Amino acid sequence: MNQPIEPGFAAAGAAGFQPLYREVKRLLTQSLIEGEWPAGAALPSETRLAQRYKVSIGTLRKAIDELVAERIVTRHQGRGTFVATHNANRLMFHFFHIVGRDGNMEYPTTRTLAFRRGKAGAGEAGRLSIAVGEPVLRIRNLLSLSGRPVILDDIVLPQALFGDLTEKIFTARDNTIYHLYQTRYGINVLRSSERLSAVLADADAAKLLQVKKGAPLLAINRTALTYRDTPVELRLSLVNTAAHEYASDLGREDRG
Amino acid sequence: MNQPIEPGFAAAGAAGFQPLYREVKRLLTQSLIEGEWPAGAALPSETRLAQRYKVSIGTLRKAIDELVAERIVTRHQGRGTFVATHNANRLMFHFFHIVGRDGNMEYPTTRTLAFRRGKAGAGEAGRLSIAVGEPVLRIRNLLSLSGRPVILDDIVLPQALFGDLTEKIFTARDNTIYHLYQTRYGINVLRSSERLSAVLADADAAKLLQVKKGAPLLAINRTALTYRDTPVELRLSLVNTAAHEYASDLGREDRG
DNA sequence: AAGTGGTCTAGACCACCAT
DNA sequence: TGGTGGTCTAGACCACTTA
Repeated sequence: MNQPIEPGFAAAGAAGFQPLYREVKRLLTQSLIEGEWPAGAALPSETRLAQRYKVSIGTLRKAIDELVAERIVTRHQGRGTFVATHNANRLMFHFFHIVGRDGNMEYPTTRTLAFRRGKAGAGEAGRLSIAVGEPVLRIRNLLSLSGRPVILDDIVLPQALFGDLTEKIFTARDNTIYHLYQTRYGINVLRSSERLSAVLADADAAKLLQVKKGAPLLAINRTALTYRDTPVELRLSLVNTAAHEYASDLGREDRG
Repeated sequence: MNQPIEPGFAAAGAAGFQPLYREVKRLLTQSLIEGEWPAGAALPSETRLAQRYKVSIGTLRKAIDELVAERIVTRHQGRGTFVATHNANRLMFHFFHIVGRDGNMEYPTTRTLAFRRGKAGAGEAGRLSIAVGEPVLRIRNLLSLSGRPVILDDIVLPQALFGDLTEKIFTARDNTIYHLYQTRYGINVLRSSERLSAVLADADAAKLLQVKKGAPLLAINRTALTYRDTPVELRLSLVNTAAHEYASDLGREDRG
């Protein structure tokens, strides 16, 4: 765990030259994956981490700078560096992209309509990097804003990653879905890749979203990813954009 | 131009504490706005810039780090630091978000259908930060992929920023639209803010995009921004997503 | 008061590029 | 060969938090 690192050629190989701070970042990421510091926990101080990896403070900080940029950890001056936790704020700024046409942001209420077990189809298996036919969980949620249904979510989870997850556990959560993944299953969703298109409401979606059949809906195809871009969740969202829109740049960090 | 800077309190004021590298970044941005280094030009070396602003190399580099992150300048080891230019690559990775459903990326061909002068409506004026009734240019483009029309763009430009722009100049460009803005009018589009929704094709759009009236289309409402988030262009894109999708994360920078 | 992260400095050495 | 950006170091000082 305290193996010395040499600058420059330390991680050289098939991947080519890697600067020392990247190697330090890799080791930090490895410890995060292994759960050495669970969600919300403080990392050792920068001084101690620099000693542990036998690098200077500046190099250690450059490694953490990148983890901060990827929102994997957060720094608090005077307090320390912490493993970022999933909560309502992180959801609203980095994963929930629906805003009112007036610009207002609102936290959605969720109702679970279905919770079923099934097997991965070809497309799902490919996107989840699992084998066709592997067991999956299928969850359907209806999300409301200001009391009105706006989004119909169909979630697909690889059963293998969510050992004991039941409908009861899922609906009994008192925080975001990603917070449940993080705290109960040690699965830390770090970012998502989304593909958007326009579709017409079928009878099913129309009824649930209270629109006419054939009404235009925004379809958001999301793959949620954890460390090293490993996929952990698929989600198809159908959004009634009559009074809401998808915002592409909510999580943008402001710089001077 | 070579005024000395004091650390810490240098830029303190209503905006509160500003670190020295932010003040240096502000001065660099000011020089970029004033055209001291035009598009594609090399900035002075880091050593010289550090002398000019009377800061250490490390502080100067931290300022440039942020400009690089915002894609305002690009660094090339051994060559220097350059003002980022608009070209096909930058368009494809940071502004054109439409990809094939098979994942393929393709550079679109553009046909200009209309080029008219008009006055800003209330909504446009607000989004462009100009007065209602101010003169604007309205440009309609049809974009094709693999020879088939896929996107209908309606662009609104504040006339004041694009002095001599005519349809002839616009259509005679041999590069991207943003490259034309940058090189001919000194307007450097740095990022865009987008709001997406689903709509039904009206007769007009249906004919141009070769879909049935009432077909679902993805509507992308974009505001293009330059330095200090000043709006310089509005663009409404109607996209036929039958064979294409909007990708939310094309320009993502990969980190180790 | 002690410990944390944030800023700033000065300098060394390296890889890369143009000539 | 000389100049450029990229990395790494060592240390000082500051602001902030907690106790």
